[in-house]
Amino acid sequence: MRPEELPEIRHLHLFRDMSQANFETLMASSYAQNFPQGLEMVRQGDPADFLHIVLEGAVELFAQWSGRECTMAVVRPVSTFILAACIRDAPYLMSARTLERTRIILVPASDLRAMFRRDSEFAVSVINELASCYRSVVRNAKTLKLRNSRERVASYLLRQSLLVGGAQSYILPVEKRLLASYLGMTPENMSRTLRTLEADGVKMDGARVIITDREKLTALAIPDRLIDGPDDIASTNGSGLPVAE
Amino acid sequence: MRPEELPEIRHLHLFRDMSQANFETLMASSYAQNFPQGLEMVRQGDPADFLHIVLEGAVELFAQWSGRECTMAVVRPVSTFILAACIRDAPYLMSARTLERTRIILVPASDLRAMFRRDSEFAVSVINELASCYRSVVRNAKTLKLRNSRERVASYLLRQSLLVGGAQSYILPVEKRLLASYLGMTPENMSRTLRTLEADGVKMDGARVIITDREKLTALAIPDRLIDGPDDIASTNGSGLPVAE
DNA sequence: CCAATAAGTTGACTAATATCAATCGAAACC
DNA sequence: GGTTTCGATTGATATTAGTCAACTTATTGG
Repeated sequence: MRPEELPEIRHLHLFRDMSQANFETLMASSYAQNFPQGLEMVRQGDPADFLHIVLEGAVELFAQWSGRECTMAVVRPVSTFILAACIRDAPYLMSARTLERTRIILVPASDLRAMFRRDSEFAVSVINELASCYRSVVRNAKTLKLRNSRERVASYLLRQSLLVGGAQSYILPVEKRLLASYLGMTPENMSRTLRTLEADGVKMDGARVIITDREKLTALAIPDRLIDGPDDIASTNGSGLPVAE
Repeated sequence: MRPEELPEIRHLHLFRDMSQANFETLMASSYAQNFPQGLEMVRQGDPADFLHIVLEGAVELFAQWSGRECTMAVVRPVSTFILAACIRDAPYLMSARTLERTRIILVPASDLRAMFRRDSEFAVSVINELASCYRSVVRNAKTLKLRNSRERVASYLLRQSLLVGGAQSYILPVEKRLLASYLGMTPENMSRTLRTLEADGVKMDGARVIITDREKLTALAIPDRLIDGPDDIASTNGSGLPVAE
């Protein structure tokens, strides 16, 4: 692991509040690994041996069943994933593959578990992280059950615009096929939906989103802070897509 | 609070491992409340002031958006709900209403937060509880995105049978309309689906489920331990329905 | 630079699911 | 005990979303 990377990790909410000594201990037993694009680095069902920290690149978390698969999240630097499985010492519920060349820090799950028993500041951080992740997935489930695909797309596009500071135009942070899968629809349906949304205040130009009538879009999306945030904490680990720009 | 109720609460994973003194402190600041049937005791968006513990009765957790609503979980004794909101000191993401006359213990969220900072055993319990809840919702999201409604019903019915010890027949633990909403479908669709499932190994007789051909049903449901469990821990708080019987 | 590959789009069609309305039946309440 | 209420069911229909296939447009890699 490169020395200049440690501060970046230390900066994460999860590691921010623990003692420096304990942080160093944890990092000492961790190691970095570089993966090429398109590599399935975690397979669902495998024992959760490592907490993963993405330093560079991008990772797709996805789930599979009976030959089908769906995107659950896309993780970009600097953030962690599959914390809960590590803590429960249980099999991963999701698979992970790199979307680009990606650099990962692997923190042994056993050291992690030992650490929050020793360092109560760290324990509090883990609690906060898990509670945030939990709420994040609940928001997700709410969107899936309460909104139809058209509304999900509309609210996603609107929310992104707000996350980028209310920009009138921005670039999608992920490929449309991933966005479609994340929102629980087929690429074809997504494509058609985007076309029909032109009548409701958003227009696409390739991967660029252009909000042409924010009021109209808002009327359709009906943003709700209990679904779309703003979330408590920056961490939306485990159930979101990265922010645009 | 009745003295005979304390052991029941103490028995929960969340409170099992903390010191007796700390447990008593926490309970001393808590109080019991009885609610009639059909009362909305928690409204989504309200500040999370109390961890709720169900001692008797049944509580539906549901979410609302734009005039629609859906069931997120049904909580039966003895278990807790809305832990994550209390920890984050954030607004509830779900509403709660009683399905029957219900007795609840209210634990002040601030005391809870203070306690896991003081009692590191309790902190570890909270970590485990949250990690379990998180995984539970992830399983839920997977089912919603990977299975169609027919498959969701089939796997639900099969899983229940296993939870009741592989029984060939059992009574649904919740009303069909709640089950439908929990599984993300309309009551009408559920009703029709149940009828067509007669060709696939399950038959209904009112609220009674009769498995007529387990193999056939299994072939349709394709149970998967990474979706249907068995879960790590008994606790499926925050994202499940109660077990039959 | 051009082929090869993959993403995105479009059309035609099918399947799944929701909606609306009517009815049935069982449980709850005078 | 009868009435009222609410859940469950059924039919008819509308809407939504998925599938398959063809094609276009980007991207990637020699």
